[in-house]
Amino acid sequence: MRIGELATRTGVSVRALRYYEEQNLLTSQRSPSGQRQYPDSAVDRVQLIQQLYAAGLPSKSIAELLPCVVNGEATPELLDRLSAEQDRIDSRIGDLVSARDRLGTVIAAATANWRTGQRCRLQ
Amino acid sequence: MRIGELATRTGVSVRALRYYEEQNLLTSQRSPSGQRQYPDSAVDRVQLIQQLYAAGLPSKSIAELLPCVVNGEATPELLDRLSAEQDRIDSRIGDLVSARDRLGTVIAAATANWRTGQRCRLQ
DNA sequence: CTAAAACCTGACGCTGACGTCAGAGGCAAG
DNA sequence: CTTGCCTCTGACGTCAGCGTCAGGTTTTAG
Repeated sequence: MRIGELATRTGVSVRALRYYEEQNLLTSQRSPSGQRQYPDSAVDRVQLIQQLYAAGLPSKSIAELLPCVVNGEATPELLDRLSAEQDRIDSRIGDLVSARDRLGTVIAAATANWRTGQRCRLQ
Repeated sequence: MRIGELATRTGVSVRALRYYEEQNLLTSQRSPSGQRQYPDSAVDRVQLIQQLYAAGLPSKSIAELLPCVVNGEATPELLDRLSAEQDRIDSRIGDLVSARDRLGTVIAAATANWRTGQRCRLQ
């Protein structure tokens, strides 16, 4: 498929796809006239890239880890990188959970105040 | 206390503190000569700001929500904003969990391959 | 009293993941 | 053939959360 179709099928902009190629996250065959050609598997690949971006990895890290993730070409070094990233993600999750809980406390207190007193003061 | 002490006590740079004030996240009294003066409570305030940043909220949202979080001045509108942010955080957590699990799968498979075969191929 | 350290206000720089525009070529339909 | 959409390669714009430098005042230590 061409780049436009890949874009609509993944929900990612054409610009972003070209950017991924520039960052060596995604490769393409070229037609004689120079247009990019993608196999169907590119859809999954793009979604994987999106998932790793969503996990907070910068494109450089993704570029380093993708060969392992996609092809299973793992060296002990790459495995260390992978679990280091996993730890980073875990601690990010911890941050998010505590932030969400804090908001939860605030919401509960403010809602209670709202129902009882109209005028709100925490504590 | 002055801005340098607040910076060291919170682990946040002086520049960042001034930026927070610029974004209306943090206020200060000024000494006659114009230097910023903070009460002890500013330490907690800054840590709260950091926590909300870590949760992925942009400063504009933080500025809107802080009056509610700090003073409990909640309108139904603000309460809606708060739970909307909570939902956003929850879905971010979901993204992170699935990304971490994906890495976990990769690590397990690659490790197994590494131990059994030296040459790695997933699936 | 003086030198160093801390503080002030601009204001420009930086990074990442794209958006956007320009100018030009490619391709299926009528 | 030409109209209209898709694609191409630069290359500059954007935005947030600061870093950093300049040039000047204030506070503190000796």
